[in-house]
Amino acid sequence: MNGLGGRAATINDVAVAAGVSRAAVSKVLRDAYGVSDSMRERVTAAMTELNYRPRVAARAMRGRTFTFGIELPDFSNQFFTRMLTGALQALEETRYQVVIAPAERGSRYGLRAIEALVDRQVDGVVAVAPRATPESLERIAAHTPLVMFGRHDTSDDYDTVAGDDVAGAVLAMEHLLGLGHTDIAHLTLPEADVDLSSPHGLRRTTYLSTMAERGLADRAVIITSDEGQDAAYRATAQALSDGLRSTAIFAAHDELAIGALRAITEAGRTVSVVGYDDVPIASYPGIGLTTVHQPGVEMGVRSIGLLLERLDGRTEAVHEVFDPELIVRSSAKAV
Amino acid sequence: MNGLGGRAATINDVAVAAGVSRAAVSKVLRDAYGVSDSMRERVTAAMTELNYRPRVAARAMRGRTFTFGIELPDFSNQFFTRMLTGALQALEETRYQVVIAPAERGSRYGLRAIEALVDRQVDGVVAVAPRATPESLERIAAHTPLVMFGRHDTSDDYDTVAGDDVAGAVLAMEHLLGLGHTDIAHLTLPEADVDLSSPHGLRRTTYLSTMAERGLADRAVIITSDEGQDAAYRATAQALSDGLRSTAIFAAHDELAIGALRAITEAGRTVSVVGYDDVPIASYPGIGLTTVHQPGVEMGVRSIGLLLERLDGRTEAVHEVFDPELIVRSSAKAV
DNA sequence: ATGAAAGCGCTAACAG
DNA sequence: CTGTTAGCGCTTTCAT
Repeated sequence: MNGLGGRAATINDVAVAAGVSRAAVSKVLRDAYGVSDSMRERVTAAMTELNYRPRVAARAMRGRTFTFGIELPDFSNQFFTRMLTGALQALEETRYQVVIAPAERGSRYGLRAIEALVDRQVDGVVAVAPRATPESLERIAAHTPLVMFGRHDTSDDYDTVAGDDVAGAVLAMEHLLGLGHTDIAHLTLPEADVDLSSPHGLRRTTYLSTMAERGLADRAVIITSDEGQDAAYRATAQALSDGLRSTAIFAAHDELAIGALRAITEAGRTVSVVGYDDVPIASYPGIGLTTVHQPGVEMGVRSIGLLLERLDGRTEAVHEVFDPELIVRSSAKAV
Repeated sequence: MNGLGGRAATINDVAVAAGVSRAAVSKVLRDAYGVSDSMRERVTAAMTELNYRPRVAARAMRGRTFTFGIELPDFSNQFFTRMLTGALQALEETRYQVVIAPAERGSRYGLRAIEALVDRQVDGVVAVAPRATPESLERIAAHTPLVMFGRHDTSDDYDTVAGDDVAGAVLAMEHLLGLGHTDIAHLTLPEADVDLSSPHGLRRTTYLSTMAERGLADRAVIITSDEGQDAAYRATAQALSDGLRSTAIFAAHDELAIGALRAITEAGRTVSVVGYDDVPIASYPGIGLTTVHQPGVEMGVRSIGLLLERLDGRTEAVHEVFDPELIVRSSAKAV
């Protein structure tokens, strides 16, 4: 195949084939200063000939890997997919590549996956891990630039990119209140009342305070569901059959909202629903979910931007907040 | 922090702190044969103390990285997400970790992303790349175990996991024919008539041959759409306004089917639709998509199984085919 | 402009 | 049971 006995070519093989030193090959590789055209030519030819590919691991031992890591908790949530689209887009013209690590479910809230990335010497990490402790994240940020997506804490060591969840929750609630609803329930995840500063925590708190402000505190009801459309369906169906009297539900995100809509439809009830995120399917006519849009793509672009700035020498932490926007569709109607 | 001047601890630091040799630490790390309890204890203590984490890159230079790579072309297609779920599940009890590489759009059909994974010394790769050439894949499989997901070629060098696309397309077509439809269109991607042995190619060919068998060859019409729900919506809306007379559409996958349904609804037409994959949203009542189910999770589990077998010494290629199943919902009705 | 050589952090014989 | 040592493939001074 290449006269190397089936083993992949190394920089040394290229050097020998081109009749130059390893250092010369390395320079061509990184197109560093000080290589003549003739040398570059011979080396490039040898590389093609031997089908040479530099090993990132070997390179990693000396310096940059030109790889960013992105940790994600949930691929079925299309909001994260949008963020990913933005991140990839921002990297298109750079020499950086991306690897994604999925958070193991039930593990320490994505921390293991972030560490897996760091162990692989990525040059920076964008992570979604609302439940990780600031300490554990700061330990990581001490060695590797870290952008936390969807966190509202303001560490000195890592940057954050988040939506304004208080403003978003207010948009959702005002819309329902404006429609005349007074019995509004909130459908959210179990973690929402543990991590008060997580997106879901803030949405929940804002829901409660808005209800209280309007003197509706005693009509507030929180429905708790596990992650996923199916779980939300079951939780809502259960609440409905348990005699839920709310005429509207503010769901903590669209997946949950869609599960709720399904339960409501099947129960033959009329309950207005507002979601959060504006995932693609929300606009489907058969669903028509009124929801709070978050600029996921832009947020992904900015996350990578923050990483690149860090690599460029910035040392002060930056905490970026993006504005949400209410998208009115058919799933929320006047009482 | 750890007395190392902010730099991360290495195996040497641990050795010094524990008063033993690097080799000893390495043995504890891999829990290899021949370490006394007292030594293990001291070393473990030093590791915790220094917050030591082995560098995968350094380890990669000698042997395994205990990392599998998964290359995916499209995160908005929930079928791939299901495959991913299966793959992660299969790895749960092993010491392997996973990194995912997204195919750059427009690039050489995912090949770049596969190579990025190989450059990072993963121990095996599962990839979705219907358009990559067998030669390019065999070049990779020569050095790294490779499982191609959704390919129907039978290379000697790489394994494959695929659904039986011919059987699936027959299921879809028989269903529509059984409902009395004779004017059936096929909505597919541009690549379907280039890569005849890709899933979409086979579905297309089977569509055409089934129409021909029934003497309906002159009623066959192929609607071409780019990837994604929106593109399918536009393509279908266009076809409809151009006077499409089909009473049914067999869509090459669910995303396309959902886009088509939307166009049909908005045009106020009655056209039956059958999709392919059975993504989660297909079962939503407002959509109720009749579709061909593929066992994505099991296929993901099997993909990883094949990789593990290879690492275990298997040298013969295996080509696994999974049976599809028709799921009848409301989107396809009798004429 | 080019090359020699040291070393990144780890593993795996091999000796003791 | 424990330590010494020789690399793995690459980058990076530092000479020439």
